[in-house]
Amino acid sequence: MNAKKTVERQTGVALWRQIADLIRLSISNGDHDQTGMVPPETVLAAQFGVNRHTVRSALAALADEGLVQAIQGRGTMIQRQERLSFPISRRTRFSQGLGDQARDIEAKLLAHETLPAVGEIATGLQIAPGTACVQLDLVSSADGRPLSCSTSYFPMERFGQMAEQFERLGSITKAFAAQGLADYVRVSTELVARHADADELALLRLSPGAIVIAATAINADPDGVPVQFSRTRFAADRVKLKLET
Amino acid sequence: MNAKKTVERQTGVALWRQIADLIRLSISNGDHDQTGMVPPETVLAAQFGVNRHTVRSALAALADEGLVQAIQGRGTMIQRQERLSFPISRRTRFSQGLGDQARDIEAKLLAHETLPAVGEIATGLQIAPGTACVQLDLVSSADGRPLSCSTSYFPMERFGQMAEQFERLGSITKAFAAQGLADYVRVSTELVARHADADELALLRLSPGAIVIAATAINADPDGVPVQFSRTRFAADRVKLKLET
DNA sequence: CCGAAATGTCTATTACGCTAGACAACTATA
DNA sequence: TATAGTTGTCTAGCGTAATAGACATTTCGG
Repeated sequence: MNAKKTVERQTGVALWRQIADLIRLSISNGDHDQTGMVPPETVLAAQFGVNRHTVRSALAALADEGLVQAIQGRGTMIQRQERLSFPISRRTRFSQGLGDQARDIEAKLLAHETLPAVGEIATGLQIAPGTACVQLDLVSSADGRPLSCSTSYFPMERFGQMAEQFERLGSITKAFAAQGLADYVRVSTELVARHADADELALLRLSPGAIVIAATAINADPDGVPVQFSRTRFAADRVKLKLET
Repeated sequence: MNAKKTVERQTGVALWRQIADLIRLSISNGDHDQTGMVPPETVLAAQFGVNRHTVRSALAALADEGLVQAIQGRGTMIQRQERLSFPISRRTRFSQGLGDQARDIEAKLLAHETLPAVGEIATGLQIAPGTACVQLDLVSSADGRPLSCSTSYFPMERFGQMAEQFERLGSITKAFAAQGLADYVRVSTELVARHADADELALLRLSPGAIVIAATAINADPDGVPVQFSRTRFAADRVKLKLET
């Protein structure tokens, strides 16, 4: 928890953005929970060794995100502080895991399509390249804030109604059940962290330069036959992944 | 694999850095494996919708990292492409998991200290706050490239010789064994992705703006008694975490 | 009610990021 | 050997980031 507060110049990342990222981090670390306020601009400027105007740019960006609110004469108050804990285990299910951490959790279907499986997707689903599969693009939100976006592939033959059932039931688990699959397990998950691309910035409503955790996962039925290949991108500053063993 | 190649302006992140990040990503995705070369500067400039000079800045940064090398008249060659797969499971061990992915894997002891456990550390190790514990700071490298840095805490009473044994044996697992603990398991892991701080930039030899995956983990003996609380920060562009269930 | 402390706003200056265009130097191929 | 394709280098100009300083405005405590 002793993240050193230093910024570096001439790195292609503007000082105000580095500072905004550090302040966002310290807020989510709970460093200012006692006061509920960010330190004064002059103090921050001294801490980071920059001009007060530069700190103001950083705070303006955070205010733009709705994370803080400045009040003249008083200071800069913290508006919101959250990082949902998202469990990943052999029995990972999206909505269930988040449980009571948020009041309103929803998954929205953005698009769906039928297409031939190629490359990694065919390999992951253990089907011949060219076999038809259904692609679903989803965005998941908690209390109105986007948490993750995902692209999933299902074998067409078994789960041709995936899009329709999801639209009707609002959950992958339920859509599987409606098509005769009562249970499934996570067999593989790979995680990579990187900067969000333009698509993800828009879908997850992130500020540019933000980080996503990309999870490539395979789910299989109880017999071990793959039923779903998915790539999920989490907004890194909104989630904490909890691995269960 | 269809990461859209678009960059955004006025975000506090210079275009050349955004482009460098995207090119680094496409290299690690294996997009240029056929040719072993990055597309020509003029092509990249057109793709990203920027001036050729801006692309040159991005390539210069990647050349600085040793990732690519430009040769006048020929093009820009890819020098190195790696993202080690690091398995995380109930039986996670550092050196073992990486196996034959790299020739030379080493963990170096930076510092050690005895101090009273507080807060999260005491909770994680299930010991009374104030109880003495040993802190070890390590950096792990594969083939000379830093992969991760970590800070671990061990209960002083059982593992007072941790630093000495690690120094002698070069491995946590062996140091445990030397102190009478033949086996241990991972009981909890939490992952968070964020920008690297100044310390991490230096230790992992990252370029500013780089991403780290921070893993907070607890290992326990076969009876379930916690033996190690650790925070490991991985250089995000050098590893892929593979969760085993 | 005054003054300290905090944010808000303005001007001016310097450094860097980005664009634009032109041409040199080098490599590979026909 | 000529030529197309690629990287290397230079100049010029413009907009933004960052610095510096001054002062206005608001809040809160003594």
